[in-house]
Amino acid sequence: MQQTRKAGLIKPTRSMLQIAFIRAHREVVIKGLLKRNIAGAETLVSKTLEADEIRRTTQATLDAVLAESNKLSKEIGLFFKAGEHQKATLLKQKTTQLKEQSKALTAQLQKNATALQDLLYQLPNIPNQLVPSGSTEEDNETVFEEGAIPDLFEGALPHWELAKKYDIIDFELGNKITGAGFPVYKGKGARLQRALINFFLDQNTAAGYQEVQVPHLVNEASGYGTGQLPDKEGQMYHVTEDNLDLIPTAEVPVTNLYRDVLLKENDFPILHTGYTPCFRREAGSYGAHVRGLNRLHQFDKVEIVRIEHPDKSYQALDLMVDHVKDILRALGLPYRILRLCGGDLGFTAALTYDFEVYSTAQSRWLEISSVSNFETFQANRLKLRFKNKQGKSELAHTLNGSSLALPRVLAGLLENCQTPEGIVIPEVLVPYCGFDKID
RNA sequence: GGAGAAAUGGCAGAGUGGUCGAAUGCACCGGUCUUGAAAACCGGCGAGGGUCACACCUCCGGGGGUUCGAAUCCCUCUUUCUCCGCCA
Repeated sequence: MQQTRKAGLIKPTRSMLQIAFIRAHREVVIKGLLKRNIAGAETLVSKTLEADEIRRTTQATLDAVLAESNKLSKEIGLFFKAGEHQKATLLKQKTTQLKEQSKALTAQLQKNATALQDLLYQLPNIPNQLVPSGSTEEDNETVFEEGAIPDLFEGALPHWELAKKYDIIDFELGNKITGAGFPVYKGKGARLQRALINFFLDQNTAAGYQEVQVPHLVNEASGYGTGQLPDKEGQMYHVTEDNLDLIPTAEVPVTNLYRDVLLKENDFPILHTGYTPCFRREAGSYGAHVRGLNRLHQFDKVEIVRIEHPDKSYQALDLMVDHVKDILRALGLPYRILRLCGGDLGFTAALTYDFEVYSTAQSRWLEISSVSNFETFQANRLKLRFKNKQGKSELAHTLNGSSLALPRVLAGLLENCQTPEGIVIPEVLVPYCGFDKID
């Protein structure tokens, strides 16, 4: 079995998916898109480069007109000062013409630039070389596995049955007040939920992540900054009255803290953790696998976010993976780590490790964390840069990971820790819960 | 929600129609001095596009307008502050 360590040795690609990068590395981009099984990758890149060419040509033409116009304006000023009004008036007529030209060109440039931007927004991140090729989750690579899968007693139940049996989660009540996918946690269920949030936050803080509390609604600029827009348009709950979206993950508000920011090199690394509820419409995903806590419209998650120097981002990714491992170890849950293949990799990520906990009663793996390096993909949209040693501004790297997503951890806990006498709370959580058993 | 004020480089803060992409201070980078550091002094230092490199173009909260010419005048939007109202 391969170790996840390997990522730290990878050389990151700089300036990913800025137009200049595509111009200089056309083939790399096409190859990357193909790894994601994107149909018509070559055409898409060609079209983008074409749009770029057109934009630059228009820009150059406009610049020349403006330069001429600026020159004349200066001369007019001088003539006026010298009292030579006739000469000035003569030149004025000339500038009128130029003005019309520049107006038309500006409009054209605007169109060209928008066309280019629309194309650029369609391009996902280029996968890191470690990303295995493949199209479905079957092709994900298992890189690590740890923890014994417990032998459950005869009559062990899936978590939704346990939730009912001990009256700790009420799905019907949630249906009544909101709808499917909005459970109500009760009694020890609510307390356990709160205990987990605090435990995760404490673990993250101890590892150096500064805690932040952020808004749960974000504006459009933030959605574009981290790449949820336009890619995940229909997946977020949209508040039309104020043109805001409910966050699908804390990644959005926390990373956007650094939108339009110019850092200094010694500001790195920046580490944040935050707890938020997450809202996802999950349009189109129904069926047997969404039962109970497996897939919800609202769920709680504690997130970790890092802003890193490009040279350090893959070491940072390793650190995040190790950190999540530690937490799962402390909880005593059996888990495995997958390296996502090209087809399963998110739009914005260059490399992603998914953590899955084994749900014994359901006999299946549940995704509970996703840790990714976005390299410069988000930074490019966020305009998150730093001044490098040469005094030039350069895009930073952003990373994030769940540490951890609550519902499936809870599902795993309930199922794996059940005994005929009740659910035994992992030792590390007892101080947070104030009880050691749910019965 | 009503009234008023404001928005300028990493930060602070000048600048009210032409030589302003923008004084000054701080921060930052380089140098002199010093055993080293601090202080002092000298020099450099906004961002983006474009170019082999220059040239050149754009940007003073966003958008639009007036003008030959706008950081500066007008309209509009957003945000912030102060006062009033409402309120967890």
